[in-house]
Amino acid sequence: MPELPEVEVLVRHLEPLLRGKRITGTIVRRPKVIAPTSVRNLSAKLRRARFTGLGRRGKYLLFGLRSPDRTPLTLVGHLGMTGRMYLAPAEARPPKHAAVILRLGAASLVFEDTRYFGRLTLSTGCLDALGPEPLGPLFTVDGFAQSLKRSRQPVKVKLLDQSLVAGVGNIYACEALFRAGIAPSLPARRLRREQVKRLWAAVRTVLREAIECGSTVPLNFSAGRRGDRLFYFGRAPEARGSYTERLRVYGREGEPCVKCACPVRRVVQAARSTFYCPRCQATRSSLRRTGKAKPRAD
DNA sequence: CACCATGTTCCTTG
DNA sequence: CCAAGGAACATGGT
Repeated sequence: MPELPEVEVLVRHLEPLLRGKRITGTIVRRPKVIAPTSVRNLSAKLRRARFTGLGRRGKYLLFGLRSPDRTPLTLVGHLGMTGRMYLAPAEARPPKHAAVILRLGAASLVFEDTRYFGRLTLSTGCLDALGPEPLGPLFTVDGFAQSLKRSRQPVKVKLLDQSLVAGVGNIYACEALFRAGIAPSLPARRLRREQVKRLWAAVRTVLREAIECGSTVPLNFSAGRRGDRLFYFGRAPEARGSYTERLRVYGREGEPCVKCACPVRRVVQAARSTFYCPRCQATRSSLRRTGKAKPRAD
């Protein structure tokens, strides 16, 4: 469930549930996900600590805590590809892929992660290399332009670089480029100023809309398997305005583009699928090749 | 068996 | 130093 909007919605969901709660025990079932923190150190530091607040940085969850001696500490979470976090009754049987469980008296905070790519650790070093928050004041058109100018990499690949801007993943990178009408293969340094500005705005709009959607649709944060299409921002196929329906290009290979009806293409860049409309997101050279007029981006 | 998957990091090769 | 590609991590869905 892991790009910025999903994490943001999860943080907002968990914040009022956790604030003020005291950790009464820590159960680590997969030591890998707390690395480089040791099981012993995690248990010791978290013992009887209280949650003071929650935050987010890129795709990372930040759990603010205060230990009994009033020392503040931050627990950092990352959902990887398949991570979930939710509250469950303390007596509930842990799910098959429970990685870490924090006991909170009558409830437990469960960190479940099928593929175990996620993290829940006291080590905050992973935050150091992150670029600006796309929805914060430090993400500026000028700064964005400068970062892009220094790279020959395809712009789609650059958008996934968390040091350029934090929190954009594969889905929203595709969506932002589509919205801005920019070819994903275009080398980052080749974007014209006007395109940089459109992309900057598109990144923000796409993320804001997704957060809005995730905050509006009823979500089930705990259900995992079949029957739970709601977890991932409401995938109920029949639900209007649902998550997948809102995505304009991602996962739509072969389907008609929502703007021009031209079939959406899938290509692989940096080992990830990129979806785009070859007409709405044409490069200048492809326009020359096909002799088509450049369609207007919105 | 094949392929695909919302992420990050490391390694090799050029 | 940089870019690109691949693999690894580990599991499940189709």
